[in-house]
Amino acid sequence: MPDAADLERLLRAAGLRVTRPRLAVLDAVHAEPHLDTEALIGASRARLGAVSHQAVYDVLRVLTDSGLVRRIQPQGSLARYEARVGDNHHHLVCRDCGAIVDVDCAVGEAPCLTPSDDGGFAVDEAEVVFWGRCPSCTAA
Amino acid sequence: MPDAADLERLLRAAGLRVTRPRLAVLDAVHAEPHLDTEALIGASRARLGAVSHQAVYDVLRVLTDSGLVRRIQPQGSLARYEARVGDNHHHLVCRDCGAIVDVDCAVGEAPCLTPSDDGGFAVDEAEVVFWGRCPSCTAA
DNA sequence: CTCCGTTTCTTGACTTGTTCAAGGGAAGTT
DNA sequence: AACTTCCCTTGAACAAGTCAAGAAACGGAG
Repeated sequence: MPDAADLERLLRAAGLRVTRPRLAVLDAVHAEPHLDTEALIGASRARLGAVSHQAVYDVLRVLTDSGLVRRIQPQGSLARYEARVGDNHHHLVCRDCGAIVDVDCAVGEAPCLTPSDDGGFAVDEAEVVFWGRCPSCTAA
Repeated sequence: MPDAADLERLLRAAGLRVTRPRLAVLDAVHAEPHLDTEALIGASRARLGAVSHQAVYDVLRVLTDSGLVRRIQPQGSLARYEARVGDNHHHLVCRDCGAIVDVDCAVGEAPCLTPSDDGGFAVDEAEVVFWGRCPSCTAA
């Protein structure tokens, strides 16, 4: 769990200005992965007192573009964000409750998998989503 | 390429009523894979003369639920539909132009891949999206 | 073949997540 | 400390998809 100084360093290293909304959003994404935008707006407000939703949207875009956070969006789910970035891990998604859990990639580096026939594409990433039912939904 | 009678058979086999909108949408999905909803509305109207967008949305939901078509939705793309179903193939997606191409699954049956640690999930499918650049975007 | 009940389609309004735009305010540079 | 640039606020707009009520069509029964 990085502290405020770490987060500030991350932003500067990415060539971004350090602002309170950016620190708050980045902190929230580190604190709890796989939150959707609305939850992140809430989490940012808990940290700052007030932020516009537009600011959070802007910050998330900037952070995503500069590679500080990763956006994921399984089918049927809203956009979600996580701070684990650059390790090409994958996700388990529950068909019932939508819960998302990280899975380490067996290989580690992207693309961890190569298509049987790449159709001439220059492939740089293999995104894998494992669909199933989480333990508590299986029980119910 | 199935003809009208084949499509009708598919619908009946799935326990669905045979209606003109359903035949038109199903035909369009077979004719050209990976179309989005708006394109399918257009393709259906080309076949029927007139259909409401709502009817197409309803038909797509019913066809998807009954397994006659598969819905895919890579990040940054609208919902798209394809008739290749039940063979657990995967997709190549171009980061620039959004082109989608099928890739056969090396294994064939779902889930073709199993997570390193399933976290207690009952996994039934591994969805794989290969991201990269298509030949013409690579050239440009 | 016709009638009837149920499903499906039409019409039109609405929701939701996200984006656009204009102006005031803060970050960081000199 | 002043200035320039970028960021945040406010409020409106947008687009894909959904909801709801009534009309039409499917297909089973007589």
